[in-house]
Amino acid sequence: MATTIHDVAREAAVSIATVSRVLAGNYPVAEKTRARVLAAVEALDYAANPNARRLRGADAGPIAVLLGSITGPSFAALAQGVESEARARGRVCLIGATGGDADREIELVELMRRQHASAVIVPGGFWRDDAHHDRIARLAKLLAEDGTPLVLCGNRSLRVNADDAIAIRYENERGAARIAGRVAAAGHRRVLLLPGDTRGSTAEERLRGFAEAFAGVDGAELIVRETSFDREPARDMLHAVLDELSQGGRPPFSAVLSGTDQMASGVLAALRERGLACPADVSVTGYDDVPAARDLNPALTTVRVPYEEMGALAVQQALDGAPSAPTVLPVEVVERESVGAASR
Amino acid sequence: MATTIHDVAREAAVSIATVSRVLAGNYPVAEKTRARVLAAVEALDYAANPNARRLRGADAGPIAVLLGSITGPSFAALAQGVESEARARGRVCLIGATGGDADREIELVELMRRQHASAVIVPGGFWRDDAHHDRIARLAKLLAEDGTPLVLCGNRSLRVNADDAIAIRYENERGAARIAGRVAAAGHRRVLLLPGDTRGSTAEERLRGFAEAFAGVDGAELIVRETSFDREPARDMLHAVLDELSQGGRPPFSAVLSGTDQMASGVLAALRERGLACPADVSVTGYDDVPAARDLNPALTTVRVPYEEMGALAVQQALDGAPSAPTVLPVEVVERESVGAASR
DNA sequence: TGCCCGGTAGTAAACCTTTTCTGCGCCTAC
DNA sequence: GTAGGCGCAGAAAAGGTTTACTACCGGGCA
Repeated sequence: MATTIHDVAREAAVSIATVSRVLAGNYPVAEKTRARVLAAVEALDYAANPNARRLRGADAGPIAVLLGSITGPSFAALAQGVESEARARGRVCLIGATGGDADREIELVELMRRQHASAVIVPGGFWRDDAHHDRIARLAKLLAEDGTPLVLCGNRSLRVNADDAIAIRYENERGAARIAGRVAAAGHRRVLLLPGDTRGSTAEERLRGFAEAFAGVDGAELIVRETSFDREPARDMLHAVLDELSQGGRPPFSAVLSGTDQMASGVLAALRERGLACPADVSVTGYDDVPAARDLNPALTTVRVPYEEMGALAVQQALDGAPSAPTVLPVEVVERESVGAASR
Repeated sequence: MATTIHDVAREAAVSIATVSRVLAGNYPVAEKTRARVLAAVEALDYAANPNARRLRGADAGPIAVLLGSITGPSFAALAQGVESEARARGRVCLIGATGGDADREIELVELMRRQHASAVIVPGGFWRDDAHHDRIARLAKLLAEDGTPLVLCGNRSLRVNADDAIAIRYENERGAARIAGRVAAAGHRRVLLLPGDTRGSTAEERLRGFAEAFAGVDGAELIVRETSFDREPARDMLHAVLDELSQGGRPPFSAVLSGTDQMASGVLAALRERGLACPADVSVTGYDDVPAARDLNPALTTVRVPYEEMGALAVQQALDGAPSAPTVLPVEVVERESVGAASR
């Protein structure tokens, strides 16, 4: 059904080699012949079969990004960065979604390997699960053997052999420490820490950063609760903590530090549902600085992670080579309106 | 470098045909041989080259989605639907981003054609630009000739031959009319319409719906301004209208109907910057019901478009066949807090 | 006049699979 | 004892491209 190079060759009354050469433009072809071939291509709407082309080893494989979820705003930003950088280089970008499932992630890496991707980019922290980690490390090795760069964005790289993968990180713990520092400086002592899912390194490090900032402060009382990274679980957890620990109707904390902007929006929602004002009654912070953070009520104080830059950098390093020391991107707290002074 | 089926065959001391058959499992192979082959595959980490496989016509091409922008929350939801449905069917899903550029969109459809995608899904309205439309129609025909289903989500299908593409729509105009109707019912007469970019059918239809709802109401004064679909342009436009048309410091409208939730958040921001309260001073509506709409300040009254369902449906119809009449999905207004009664 | 060379075009191999067809050995049934 | 059948494995073709090699043609030069 599909027209092949043979059809074009017949139409133009030349050999298939000539057609290929006209299209590639890397070999002298007489002007008259070239014109004839081009006309035939046009007439037949010929498009070269990329499978055959790649089989022959001619052109480059796609750049793959593996996302937990397409709708997750932070990783979407990263994918955006990958996409635009890939496009700038004339490469195709393949996006796959794992649905947050570790096994599915492995499966997709396998798939990309089979697709002969010219780079595989996977964002996110690593999971504490050893079995999972071993498989990732093994896949990293396989990819390395195929000569396919694997770039790990986030902080999972810590446990993969440096020769097998390119690491790009951001100052995850430091960002957490910085924003927690602001909250401490605002006078807050009783604070609820909602780092997210600490089975993963992302939340674990953020928690560490939070705790670290409060380590030196007198009278700090930290409550730590674990949830997933999503809005609803955070909202539910806030209600639960309020139910459980409130004394005389007063919340047991004056600030809540969330591991994610989405969690923060859940926290804000719960606060509203309880009639608690932010930041007057309780201050709230997020992490990531997704676009929606700015429009929250009140506008969210959070830490900006340069996801899009990270994505672009990932493809640059994958294609052009990476420095021997892992790159670590700076992080920045953006102050908006959700943090106020602790009431006495 | 990469291991081929020949390597496995050698390792297992069988022919390549046998290896292929063991892997495919569609032909009797002696248990002993099978075990030997499997061991060899394991030992060599063999993964079949998908190009060679597809060249032979063996397995199915990816399902492609073309997005304006990965970070656009509504289309991301659609992509999510496509992805999960594709996954449920064991298919790979390819996501490409056009960056909103019409030419780039054409280019990507071409690319997908070359990739022998087993379906191409493109969301969004059509553009008034005839040249662009002609090319889309032509590509639809090409894809149809290749036997690749093209599914158009949104309302662009209106101008493409029904045999060449599958159309999935939603009640775009009706949703706009419904939400505008609520605003009218709340007593608003002087309203600002910000439909988005009306060079495209999406905004055009929404505008029509808005206008229609006010067609019968006495004393309606509609101001229509055109912007892109993004937050900032909407915010800027609101400031501009306020600057231009305010009388005695009072805004020239008591409600603004936006073509998009993102635009609505820009509107809300501008209102805040002007010290105007929503909904007390001016009511605001959005369109799409993206996840962030709920967390806006105030929570946004908007119309829910079933994007995710639409994505899933798109792959179902592409793969299983579509009904002769285009499917049109229902739309629903979700009332939250951004619409109040008009002040007298 | 004969040779060589530059400019083009064609031939065929190679890329890696899947699958059809062929073939081999052995068992069964007559 | 032999023919036919069955269970399994191998040989080879096909699929569409790119490219190294070969070949042809005409002109310039010896």
